[in-house]
Amino acid sequence: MRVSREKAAEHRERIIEAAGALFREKGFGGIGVADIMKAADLTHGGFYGHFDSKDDLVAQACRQVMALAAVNWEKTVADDPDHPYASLLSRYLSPRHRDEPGRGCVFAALGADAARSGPLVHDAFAEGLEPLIDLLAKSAPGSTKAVRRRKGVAAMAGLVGALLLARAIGKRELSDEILDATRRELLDR
Amino acid sequence: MRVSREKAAEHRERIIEAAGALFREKGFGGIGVADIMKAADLTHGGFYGHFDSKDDLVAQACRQVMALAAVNWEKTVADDPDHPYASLLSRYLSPRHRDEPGRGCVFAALGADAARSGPLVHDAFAEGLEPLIDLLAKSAPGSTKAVRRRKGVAAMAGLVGALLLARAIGKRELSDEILDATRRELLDR
DNA sequence: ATTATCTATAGATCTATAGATAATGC
DNA sequence: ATTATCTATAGATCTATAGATAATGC
Repeated sequence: MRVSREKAAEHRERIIEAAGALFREKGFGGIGVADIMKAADLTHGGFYGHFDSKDDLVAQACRQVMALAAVNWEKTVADDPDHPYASLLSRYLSPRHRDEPGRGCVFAALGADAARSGPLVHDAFAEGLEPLIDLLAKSAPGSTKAVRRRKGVAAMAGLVGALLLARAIGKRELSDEILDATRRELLDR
Repeated sequence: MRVSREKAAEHRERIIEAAGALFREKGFGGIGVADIMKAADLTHGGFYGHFDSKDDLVAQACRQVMALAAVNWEKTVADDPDHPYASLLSRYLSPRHRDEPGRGCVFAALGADAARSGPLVHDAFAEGLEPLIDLLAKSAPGSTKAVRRRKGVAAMAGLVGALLLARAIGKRELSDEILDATRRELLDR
């Protein structure tokens, strides 16, 4: 039953990967350790060889998802050097992003769960948020750095709020309107 | 042990009241029926005489909280007829609102939980969201109705996202900055 | 010999229900 | 007689651990 150290490390990654998606889909409390392990093709009991507790996994899975988000946002900026801000907004506020929470923004999916968590998760979210705001601020229009910073922070809030609301009300006309109106308002500034 | 019909109706209100606060503080799954009943000074078993299920209470408690929110927003507008938009933004984006989720906006506190719920909750959230957007749209600056509508929708997203992020990262400088930057950006448009 | 994983389970908690109790309201 | 509430509990689920198993790595 024992596997090599290399395989064990790979298993650990698989657990974090599965947790990253399942937490975003169902919330921290909406999915159990047993189901996460099943999604990673392992048995329940093996979990505690990899992590101290479920909370330990929560923090690590969130950190991993946020690090990947920063890389993807940077790619989006690099792929469209003439309109990086518009690209970031359009990508984030797409119906596809709304409809795939398990692969999407961790702040919209788990921000409220994080608010109810301890300082370990607060720290992870704060450290994961900064680079995204920085990228928005760098690509936002504005004459001074302070103005761009303010626009970047407010844009991040607008993005997360629009996605959250669009998801909370289910599939209906207003959901698309929220995405479109927010994108246009953030661009038109 | 039995009480009058009047008292029973009052008990029902007390349950909804307690649930409205506890759900916002701890999430739909973070608080149990027994604890809600204890907060309402009743015993666990009596719950199912008042509600079909926990989900039934979830939908009803959210509807009640949202109806009260619409009334409060209207009061805010009526209390400051010269700057209703600024008043709505300042009130929502205050540190006090951030620090009291159990008495605050249900969309920021439970939007993600709602997204993971069924159509009953989706409908409640959609119906509760419309009047708030309408109030923002009515008080937002803008030359045409369509522009004000767009501003109202985007402002709602900005408000909810800012509060969510400010809470998710815990007490730190960035939390206040998110509230301030979002307020200033929404006003300066 | 060490250790990654598995099986099995303890202990806590949660929703929902069954049956008893006692005050209301016809 | 009806019914709002209470006590008690069934049945499911969840986190975490104990002990067994078997392959790795010294």
